[in-house]
Amino acid sequence: MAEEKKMVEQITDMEVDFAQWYTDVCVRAGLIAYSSVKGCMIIKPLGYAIWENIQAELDRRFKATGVENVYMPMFIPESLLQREKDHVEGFAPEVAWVTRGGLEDLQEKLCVRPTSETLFCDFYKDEIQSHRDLPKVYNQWCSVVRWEKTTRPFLRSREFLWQEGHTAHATEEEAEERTILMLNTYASFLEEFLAIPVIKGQKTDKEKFAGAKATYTVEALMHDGKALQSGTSHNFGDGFARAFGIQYSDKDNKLQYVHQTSWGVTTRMIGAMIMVHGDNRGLVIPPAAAPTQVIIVPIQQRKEGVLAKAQELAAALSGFRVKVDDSDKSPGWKFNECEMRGVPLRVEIGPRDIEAGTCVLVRRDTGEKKTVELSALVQTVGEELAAMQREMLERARKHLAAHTYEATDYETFKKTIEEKPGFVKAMWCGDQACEDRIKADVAATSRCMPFEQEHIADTCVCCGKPAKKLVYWGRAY
RNA sequence: CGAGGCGUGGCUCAGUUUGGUAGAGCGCUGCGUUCGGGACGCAGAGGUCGCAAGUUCGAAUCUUGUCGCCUCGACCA
Repeated sequence: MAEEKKMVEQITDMEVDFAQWYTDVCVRAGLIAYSSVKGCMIIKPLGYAIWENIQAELDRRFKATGVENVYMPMFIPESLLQREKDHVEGFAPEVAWVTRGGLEDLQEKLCVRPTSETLFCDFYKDEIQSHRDLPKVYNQWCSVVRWEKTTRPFLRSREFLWQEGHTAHATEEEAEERTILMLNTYASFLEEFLAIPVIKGQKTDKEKFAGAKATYTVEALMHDGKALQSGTSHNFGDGFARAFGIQYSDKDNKLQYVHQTSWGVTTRMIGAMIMVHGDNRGLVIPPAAAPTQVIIVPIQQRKEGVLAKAQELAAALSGFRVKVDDSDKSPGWKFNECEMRGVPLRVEIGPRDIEAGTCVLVRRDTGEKKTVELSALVQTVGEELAAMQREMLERARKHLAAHTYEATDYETFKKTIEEKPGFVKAMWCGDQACEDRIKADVAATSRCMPFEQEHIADTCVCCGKPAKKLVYWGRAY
């Protein structure tokens, strides 16, 4: 047991200090390094490879729904940002500005994009003339800057990577349809690829995006019971179109305003993946997202035939993302390292195995070790990866269910929020005053009004007035 | 922006109270022995002690200022 302890001493136990555990995993697993600018992290090869996998899969899913990629400039003139009132008020406090170019002060300062609605709108106003130009279903992969005061790797950095989709449609219905379609795309991606179950719903007016008519969200629950907004999809109605003058001639040659949407997910999803699946040995990456799915650790690798056998297994497993760790570290070191880095499956192959025609297969999520006939390895690896992907989602679903509570009176509500980390379902009257009071009392926010509505009481949990909606409440990152 | 903590080789820190010219462990480089849960030996490399002024014969240590980072709150993907 003393040895057991030594192996993981480099990361703090999550039960001791979850925030410190999270930071330790980010750094020790080699996902990121801190840079010399606060809140701007260096995404290292493992972290970036995960992002590339996320990006490739999402991009594929987007394109299947007709999305086209574009790239917009990273600078927004001040006058353009000012165009939509709610939008600029929402973002002004966290915008970074460029005021000099070379040796000269700029005539008009340029904002480093915190999001690109205004750029897309400015572009669309000229690009869209006729109903034949619609819909526009554009997306861009880029980084944005928001000058946050408190920063954390992946969860809240001053610069982060994301995709932002911006669409323009002829009708309100079509815009709403696209908004929901993208939210569903996020939800199924999170569940199927990252094994993260989510609650789909609508944000309250208080929590919705600056300038939006409606904001929809996917909310996930972290291992410590805190909520994380993991993706949002907004219906702008024609608000931006009116502010920017984006009009088209319909079939009757009448000028109409377009209806717009925007939707985005960020590198924050990597943070969610860490906090949903990680354990005290480090990162656990769902097989679908794992840059390396199988790592082969040769034992006594300098012995005749061992490395060759390891290479042979790697070749046989080439249908998966496989690597041989032939570094001159000790096996124990390699075991701990690949567990820290979250590699889903480990194959151990040494003289004893070669003699017996077997190898040892170890699953990262359960720690389960089994001896496998070499002839059955390829099939078993495929089965274990699939099982792991499935079971990780199941476990996360159970965790979500086990940490979702209900409350119908305010005392119980407050007590539950204070004492039981997780979501609390409770009825709400629709009045922002109750949201404000709840936030002041127990530091919880409305996470969303779920699409799957239930009626668990007639009155608002906070004020006792007639209830309009069931809301998921919780403390959030 | 409020509260707390911290700045000394790549990392974690000791040394600061009582000023005397910089240390440990890990990591790194080379060679050799090892290898089934973070191996070991030998030989090495690596530091303007965050920065700036001041006090002093002398400052990592005292004074003042300043910058940065971490954690927790208020605000946000």
